[in-house]
Amino acid sequence: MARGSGLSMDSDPLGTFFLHKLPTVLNSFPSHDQTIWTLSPNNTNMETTLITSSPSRATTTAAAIPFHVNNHISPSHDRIIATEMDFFSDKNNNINDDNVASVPDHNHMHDHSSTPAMLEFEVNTGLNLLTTNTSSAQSMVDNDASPNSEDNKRTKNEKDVLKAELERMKVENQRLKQTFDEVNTNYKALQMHLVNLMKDQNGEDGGGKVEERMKRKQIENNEVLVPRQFMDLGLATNIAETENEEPSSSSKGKGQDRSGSPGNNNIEVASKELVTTSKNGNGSGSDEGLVFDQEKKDISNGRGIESPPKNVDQSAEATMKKARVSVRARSEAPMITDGCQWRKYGQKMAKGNPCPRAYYRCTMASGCPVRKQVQRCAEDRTVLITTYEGNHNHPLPPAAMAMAQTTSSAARMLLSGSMSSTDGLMNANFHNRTLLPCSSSMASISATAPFPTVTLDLTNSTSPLQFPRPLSQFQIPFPAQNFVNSSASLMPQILGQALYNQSKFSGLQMSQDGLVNPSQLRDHQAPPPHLADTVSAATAAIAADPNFTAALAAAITSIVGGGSQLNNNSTNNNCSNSNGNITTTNNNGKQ
DNA sequence: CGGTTTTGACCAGCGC
DNA sequence: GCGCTGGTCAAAACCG
Repeated sequence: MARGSGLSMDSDPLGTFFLHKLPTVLNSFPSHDQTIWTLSPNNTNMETTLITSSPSRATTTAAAIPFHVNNHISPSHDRIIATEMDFFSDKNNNINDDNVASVPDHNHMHDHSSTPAMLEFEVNTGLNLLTTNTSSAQSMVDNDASPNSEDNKRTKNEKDVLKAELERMKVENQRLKQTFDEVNTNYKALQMHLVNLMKDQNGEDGGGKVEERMKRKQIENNEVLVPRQFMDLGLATNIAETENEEPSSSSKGKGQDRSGSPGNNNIEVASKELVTTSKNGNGSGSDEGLVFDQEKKDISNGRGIESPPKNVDQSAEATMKKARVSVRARSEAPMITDGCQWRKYGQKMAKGNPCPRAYYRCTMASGCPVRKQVQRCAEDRTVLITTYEGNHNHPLPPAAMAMAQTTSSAARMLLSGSMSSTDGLMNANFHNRTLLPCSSSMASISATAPFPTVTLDLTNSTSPLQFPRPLSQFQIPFPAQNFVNSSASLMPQILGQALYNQSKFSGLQMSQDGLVNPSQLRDHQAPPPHLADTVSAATAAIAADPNFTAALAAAITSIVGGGSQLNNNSTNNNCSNSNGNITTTNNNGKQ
């Protein structure tokens, strides 16, 4: 990927990052072999200074980019997709001083400025670059221009040159974007191929797995062009909608919503796991037509609209599990702030834990099925374990969106693992705890009965002990330490993305019979092959360092989304749009 | 006064 | 069938 982009990135032991723009991309500056952008800390404003320099021109400039990079990137990440980002525009902005004036081939550059209508100086870099030097240079130009018309003319020429350059960079951007798309598609295909190979290797031919084959075929036909994780980012709710539109939903649909809210799709619905094979049919014996557990209760309590009786086929679904997403975070507060409003409806002493477990229900909308349990960890009371269940059936504020996306992504990850096991089943014997690659300490799948659960462990994955860095600089508050703050919203965002990316690998871990091959488990403790050279490298970085995540995610999405919106002035905590863009803020604040 | 929390009671699932 | 446990209900208490 980096090779294709013409850019690479590495760092020195001091933590300074170098973005190398390779000569292939530099054809617009034939006289320059290589331009190096140096990212170095700027102590004053918690931002990173971007300095461009090239051997043959003395141009250096600074741009404030919220781009934290530390020097603890693993060796496999030393060449990262340093996307075209918007350094080009920055570079353009910085072609000033005396350099441009000394560029001899003005006329040559002029040729490319023949389409002024297409040229715009106001390029949304998305990086909010501070072109301080530019402005100062501009003032210099202004000063010089007044007395001397020749200078004025030269300035105009410079402008033209810059315009031409900018246009060229745009084209280059497009090309890189295309390259990225291609690589991404190939990556997906390869990944799917790997999955299939491993399945075959395990003797799980699964002749009847039409869905799997169709997926495979889709990939082979390049029908899956858009990375799913990017598509998913816009979804805060309704996991079931896309993944588990069950054919029988129509029969159930009339009473689809016991709470009376349309469009209510719950994770538990999405994640239903049949256990009829282990139980040999509906042990609960209900030809009478079964309803979900919750529905039973609700109906019996007169809280809901009674569902029509389920048919016999659905009786097989009588016993099911609910997907849950558990978040472990250090917090002194009794509850993490996730942007939602909750009402406590119960408290219990749970076995094996001296700390009581509290039960909360979402009250942002009447009938919202989302519930959560909050309990302190018995071993470490500073760790707060929050377990989410269900999916919101109402609009969410941005802060809540972040967590919702996290849980959705995590649940989806879980489901993607269980998807392939809908016939073989991830049955009740599935007691394996599956560690995800790239973030072995961050997320795990635990499908112990009765509920399959994804656990996001924020307590140590990015511990400063693991990733020591100068604390004085660029520290985006990290929820593992400050989860009670609104800044915690950053992490769900990232987790959601990272987790979903990882879900591809979780598919490997859950074989179609629902059992985990120990060798697979072993294998997945280590990064998968080719990881460093693919988009997964970015994923790994995402999982490894949230600060770097913000910048890198912006870089990636600047390609995919066609223009990142990384905006360090934004007051929103973190939102991702449907393009998968991640906006980050220098969260100081509250919500 | 309306919304939230507390807390004892109730219910269902599960293992023995 | 019984006991254990997790999850929920709902009346009372509390709070702003």
